[in-house]
Amino acid sequence: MTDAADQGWLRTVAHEVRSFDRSSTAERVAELLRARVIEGDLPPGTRLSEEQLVEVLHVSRNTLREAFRLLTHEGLLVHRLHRGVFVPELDEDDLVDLYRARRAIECGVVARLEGTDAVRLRPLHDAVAAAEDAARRGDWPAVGTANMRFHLALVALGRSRRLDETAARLFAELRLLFHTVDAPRPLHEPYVQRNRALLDLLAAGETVRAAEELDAYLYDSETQLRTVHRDSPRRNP
Amino acid sequence: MTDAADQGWLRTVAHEVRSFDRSSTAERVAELLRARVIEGDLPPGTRLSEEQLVEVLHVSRNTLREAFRLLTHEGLLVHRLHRGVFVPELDEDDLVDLYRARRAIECGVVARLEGTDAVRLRPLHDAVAAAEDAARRGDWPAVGTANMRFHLALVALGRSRRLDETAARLFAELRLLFHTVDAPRPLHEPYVQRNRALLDLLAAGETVRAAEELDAYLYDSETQLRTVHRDSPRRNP
DNA sequence: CCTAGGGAGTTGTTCAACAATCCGACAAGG
DNA sequence: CCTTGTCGGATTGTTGAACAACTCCCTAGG
Repeated sequence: MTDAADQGWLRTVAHEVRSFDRSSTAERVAELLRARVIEGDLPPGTRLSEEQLVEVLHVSRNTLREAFRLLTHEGLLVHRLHRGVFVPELDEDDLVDLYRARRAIECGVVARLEGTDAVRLRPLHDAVAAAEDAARRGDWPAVGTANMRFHLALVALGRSRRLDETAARLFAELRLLFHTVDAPRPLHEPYVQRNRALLDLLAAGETVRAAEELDAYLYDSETQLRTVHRDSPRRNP
Repeated sequence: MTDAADQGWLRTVAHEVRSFDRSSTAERVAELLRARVIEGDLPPGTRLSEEQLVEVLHVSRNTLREAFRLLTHEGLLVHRLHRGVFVPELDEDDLVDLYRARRAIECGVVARLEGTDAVRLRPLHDAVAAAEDAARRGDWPAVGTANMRFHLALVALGRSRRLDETAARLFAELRLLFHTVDAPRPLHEPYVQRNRALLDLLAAGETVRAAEELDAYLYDSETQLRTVHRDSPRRNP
């Protein structure tokens, strides 16, 4: 039985190998740019010059454009014909659209959840703990990141890879909106407690009440973000 | 100078002809391939050779690859590094994944629906009517298409562009699964009535009951598809 | 002040060549 | 017979260059 001809083993290795070589140049460039956009280094409305980036990144124009396309499909860049690619400027309509989508998905997952054992709730627990820790340190951007991780973990309870990917895309876009406001604290602080409360409800198996609380949660969050975003001073007026 | 031996001339005309409609070349190529994949002309596992398609379609490799990328994003093709693009072969895990995703989204939308006026239900009505019509004609593939349109319209009630796109992608993948079975009738016929019933519930404003019915609906559909798919003879064993 | 047009600069598209990688075949060894 | 190693053909990944097409700004003329 030293012959390791078991079943699940190969699967794991195969997956590891596959994700290891998954690094075409275009994808690596895309990852670089994605981080810059998500971190907010590039303010919305910025044009990404092909010429400039080709010079800096040492890749060909075709490859760079391939990376652009990848990010465009993810909604992290917008493509305007003959004008180039830009960091999108999301408006209130986009905000509403995004919240409708996440409300349907998140509430949909939570509402018909069967079985909330401690193991599967573990990622949620970690995310809440990270948020609380960051809040104590006063690192509000980190709180925002941890809160997003919480909601990603929430969607992950639905155990669908495709749903996870969709949620990741939505949250990436949402992050663009967060960057347009100057004061991150009131945007993230109140939701740390609420995430904790949500987690407690789930741990108690009260999925219906959790879904209701989540619904109210998202409503409050959306409303707040709308007012803040409306009043926020545009960086490039 | 009447002798048109110039170079750029033909090029220009060709370009004009190609871009007569406002879509880019890549999008038109993508549409061509999409139809082939959706219609099931290309069985799962087929590799789409760049060389071959460049020859046939008279487009550059870059353009073709852009089309590939569009379809990959839609889930209609899979891209394997250094191996090319393939029509995906979905297995039972994918089926489960897809149904988990659509269950969360569709039920999520229906459950927290506010206001079901007749105008917004119109697309649902049309889809059901089309399905019933196709059923009368015995055109079962058309019934399947109409049923999908119904569910897309259902998601559209959530009034989120991003949610619509996600649903479209999921249903496109689902269609690939339908093609692996030989007898389309029992797969689509029972659901025409159930869609009608679902629509009636929505028209009556009974969103909660509609969500429950939809949940059961999807459970039955998934179960049936799983057994059928398990028993279906592989085309390329 | 307003409009037409011209030019500079940028993106859109294609092509050909080279590098990196995969696949099947075939041979050597247990 | 089965496994392992290696080779060569075929395919994809990436690059750089070339030219077409478009946008934007600036200027001349009204």
